[in-house]
Amino acid sequence: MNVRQTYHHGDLRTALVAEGLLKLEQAGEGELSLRALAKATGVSPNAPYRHFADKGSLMGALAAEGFRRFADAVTARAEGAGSAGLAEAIDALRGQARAYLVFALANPALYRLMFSPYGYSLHSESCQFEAERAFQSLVTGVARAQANGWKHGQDLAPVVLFLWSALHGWAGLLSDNLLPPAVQPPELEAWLNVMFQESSG
Amino acid sequence: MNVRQTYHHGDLRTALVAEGLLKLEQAGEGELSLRALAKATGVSPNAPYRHFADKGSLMGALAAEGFRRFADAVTARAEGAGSAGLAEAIDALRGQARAYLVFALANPALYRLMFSPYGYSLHSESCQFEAERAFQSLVTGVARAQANGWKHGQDLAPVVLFLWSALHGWAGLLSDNLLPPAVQPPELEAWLNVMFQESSG
DNA sequence: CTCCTATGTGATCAGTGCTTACATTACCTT
DNA sequence: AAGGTAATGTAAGCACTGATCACATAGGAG
Repeated sequence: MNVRQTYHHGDLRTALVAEGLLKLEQAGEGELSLRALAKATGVSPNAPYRHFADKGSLMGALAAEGFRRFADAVTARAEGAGSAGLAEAIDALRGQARAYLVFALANPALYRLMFSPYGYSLHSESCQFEAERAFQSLVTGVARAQANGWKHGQDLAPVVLFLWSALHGWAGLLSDNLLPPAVQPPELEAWLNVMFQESSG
Repeated sequence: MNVRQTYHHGDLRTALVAEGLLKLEQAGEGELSLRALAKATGVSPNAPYRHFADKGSLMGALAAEGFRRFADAVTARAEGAGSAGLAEAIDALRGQARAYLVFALANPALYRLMFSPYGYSLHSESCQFEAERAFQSLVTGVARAQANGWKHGQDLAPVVLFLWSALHGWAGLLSDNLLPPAVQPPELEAWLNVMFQESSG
């Protein structure tokens, strides 16, 4: 919203992305408009078109930045783990799952943008790359846990995708406020227990 | 798109909902427009406003119909099951899960509409009622399985919500085409196995 | 038959993404 | 340093959207 003296902005592209990430989470939720974004960066309604082919392309850039942070968050948790044993492997995996959900719930609008027809599928191979990175991190985590006996005897792929489904679903249900009003959402750890705790307790 | 002779339509409200459900799945995906819907039912651009307060209200009606069918599908599977034993209880629950996913993948756009800020949270307590019905059906299914030893020793609520998360997440990942291109989605039954098959195989 | 009200129409508004034509200026070559 | 060119910004305007207003029609209660 800052007024600018020079005719040229200087670094409009980054300004748009920054402002976009900001506006995304605060306020609206209700669709981020290109014009509003332009006005917020103090520039004419269609200046953005000099830096992005269309709105989807801008959204793709936002999503790409989201995926970058997301992949960082999920991957960071996986680093430390050696291949010590079942408990350690599951702890590491559980840490990744926790990081996933914490990220999603801390940035609900961004997360929604990332996992929408925008961002991922269509535009920006940067999205694809970072998403792949996060995904592979999960794969390694699951593989290690499985090598230590967890969910033994099942194919790797279904287990990974099941875990991912659960995370993605829970993130969506919570951040989109989809639970029936009467239902009290369980604690994160209680929810994780269902995934990682062996059946009889 | 049928041309109408009479000034009054007759039953515009139902026609709009019917046409809406149709148009939702076919073609676009890209946001169903009120005006297009009006034109499709052969009526002036804002005739719909005589029957719905705003667009969200119409979407809410579509979602409500969706939830009705959805709840039917999920509930139907639960009926037959007596309280015979673990295997039967899990089979029944697994049937419900299967019905959930089959519905979601058969009506991706409708499912997306149902679980979006439209429909559920905001408008139409009919949505809430039907959603609650489906949810309760899951609760009973899980409770029965748990009474027979499945996921024994864990609180009911987290288990139900975990199951729901997994279903919701998988439905979303598949119907929104969110899997990395390289990843081959597993068969439905293989995916279900991760949820319902005890660990060592 | 008469009127009232439910329903449908037409005109218009503000807001959106996007395109085409034009203005300004940063920078690279000479 | 001068000049030309491409990058960047502006202005006007298109087609579309949801929404509101005043008005037209007609179906049914009295």
